Parts: sequence; structure tokens; C-alpha cells
Amino acid sequence: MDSLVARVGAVRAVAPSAGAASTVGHSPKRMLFLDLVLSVFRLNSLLVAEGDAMTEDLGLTSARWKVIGVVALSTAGLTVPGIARVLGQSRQAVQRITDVMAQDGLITYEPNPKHKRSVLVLLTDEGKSAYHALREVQDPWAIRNTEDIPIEELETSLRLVRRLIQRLDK
Amino acid sequence: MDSLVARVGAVRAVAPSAGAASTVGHSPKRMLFLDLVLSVFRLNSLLVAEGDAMTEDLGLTSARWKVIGVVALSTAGLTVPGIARVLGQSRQAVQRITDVMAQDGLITYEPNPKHKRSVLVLLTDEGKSAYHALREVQDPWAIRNTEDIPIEELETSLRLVRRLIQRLDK
DNA sequence: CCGATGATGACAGCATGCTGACGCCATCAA
DNA sequence: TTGATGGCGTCAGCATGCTGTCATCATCGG
Repeated sequence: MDSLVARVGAVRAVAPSAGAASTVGHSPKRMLFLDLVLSVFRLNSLLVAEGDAMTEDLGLTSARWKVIGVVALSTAGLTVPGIARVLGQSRQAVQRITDVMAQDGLITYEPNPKHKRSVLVLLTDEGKSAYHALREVQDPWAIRNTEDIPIEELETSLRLVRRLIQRLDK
Repeated sequence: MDSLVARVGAVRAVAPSAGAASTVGHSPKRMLFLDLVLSVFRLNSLLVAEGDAMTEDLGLTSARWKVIGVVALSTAGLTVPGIARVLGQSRQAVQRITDVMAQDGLITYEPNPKHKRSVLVLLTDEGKSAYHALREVQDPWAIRNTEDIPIEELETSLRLVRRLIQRLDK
């Protein structure tokens, strides 16, 4: 039990006096969903913090290994707006990250035979080794966090999250 | 099917030539988890955008209705660091939001009998009506997004998300 | 009573993301 | 050919979150 209501109650015990929360009128499904939304907010920030801490020794951040992961999965390189589309972010945000990563020697910009102005992003050798180092940290972390979770629950949750993404994305 | 690998492939079809993704060595569970993590990132940004768009007519933003929701659930008021603890955010981040909300007349700072320096945050009448307007938008939205989703899936997913939060939070 | 400890407010700096706006260029239809 | 459309690079401004730092104040144990 760790709903928002419960957390308010827990904090209220430390702070002023207590009182009954006004949660009347919410159907269970609505409460479940709204609680899920708030939990996703929370999980997101924790994942970003965890990802930053886990990879700071590699010279990476969450924003960077998102990009590295996408580029590593493509063999022929991707344009900056292409990376942005995969990640569902603005091309400006990705551009800013890739510019710094290029300065740091993790990626390079190569001419794009399909487009004169929009160059391709490729991993340098340093970038590739960073990606491998990333996987060596990320994979045990993924195992550690899922070893006691049934695979069916992971599948169900992932399917639900994707369903919501698809619904909100269009 | 909407995994990261699939998305890279889809974009690659628009951009340069194709190629095989190097996903060897990943166990299904690891891939599931990493895909879930990236999906949570994506869902988070979509939820923030959706929340902003949905409540901008009410003079609210995602950051604001998080605060309003917490304060509304407490009857005796909460301190700024208390709100931050409930939301799992830094007190500075909450302080900045509450300061603007106080200027806008949504909340007020009242003396705290339990603490001389740390005031209590309370909803003004305007804040309360904003909260009610918020619920009138939020509830149908929650219903709309869950009507074709079994409640068991919501419960499973929420449980999993909370489990991950609890693990990463300590 | 007093010093250590912890919570708080206030300020600064930084990272990450967004949108808007402008100009350039490729593509396609009239 | 030409004009409309759209993708792209680039710059600017803004919102939201984080950490670090310092001073202040409350609380508690010695």
C-alpha cells in the first residue's frame, strides 16, 4: 500500500494534525488510473536519477545513453530528427545532446547520401566502447530489478504502457 | 509491436538504408525491462504534455495540479517540504511552484502552530474551485483511458510500478 | 544551560525538455 | 517552370527539475 492518499497520510502524521481524505466519488478504476499516472511520474524521476548515477563513471547521462542506445541499434546511422522521432522528443533537444556528445568524441557527424543538409549520426570507437560499457552496467541492473518479478507481469505492464503511449501519441 | 528496435527500424525505412539490429545476448526479461524503462520515459513526457494541455484552461499545469492534488487531500494543510516528500521531489522545486501559485491566488501560506518558520500551504477558494474543475476534467479523462482496459491489468501494472519505485527509492 | 543535529528558507547554477520563429533546401503538383 | 509544402538547422526563450551552499531556527541529549 503506497497510494498517494497513503503517502499524504504518512506525511501528515509527521506534520500537523490528521484528517479524513476526501476521496468520495472516485470509482476504483479512476483511482487506480490516477494513481498509476502519479506513480509513473515518480518512477520516471527515479529511473532518470538511477540511470544518471549508474552511468556517470562512463561519462554518460540518461539523456546520453538514450541517444547512444538508439544509434547503436541502427547500423547505417540516423539523422538527428530521426533519433528524435524514435525517442519521441523534439529534434532541438536531441540536437543539443548530440552536439555535446560529438564534442566529447562519442559520436561523429557523417555526410548523408540521402540528404544534403541533414547529416548522419554514427558512434565513434569511443562511443561504441561506451555503449558496451553501458550494457555491462545496464544488463545486470535489469536482471537485478526483475529477478523476482514474473515475466507475465512485465509483459502485462509493458503492454499497458504501450497502449497508453499509443493512445496519447496520436 | 512497438519496441525500441521496431521504432528504429521504422524510422530507418524513412531515412537511409536498412540493416540488422544487434540485439544478440539480451535475455527476454532484460529486453522486456529495458523496453519498459524506455516506455516509461516516453509515457511520462506524454502524460505531462497531456496534463498541461488538458488543464491549461484552468490556469494549471502538470506541476501545479500535482501540488493542488496533494494539498486538497490534506485537511490541515502541509508544509512545502512535506508536499515535496509526498511527491518525492526536492523542496526547492515545490517551493518555486507554490510561490507562483500563491501569487496567482490559488494557495495561501498560513502560520504553522507546529513550526514557527515553516508555514502551511492551504487552498484558497479559487484553489478549491480549480481543484474541482480539475477533477471534472481529470475524471472523464481517466475513464476514457481505462474503459477498455481490464482492471486486473491496471492493478498488476500499478503494483509493478510501485514495486520498482520502492526498490529505487531507498 | 548549551552544543550538536536536523529541518527549513533562500539563492545560485545547471541539465533537460518544450515551443516559437526564421531561413534554407528538397520535393511535388499545377 | 514555378509555387506550395514540408523537413531541417539554428537561435531564443521558457518551464521544470536537480544539486550545492549558507544562515536561521527548533529540538534534543549531555
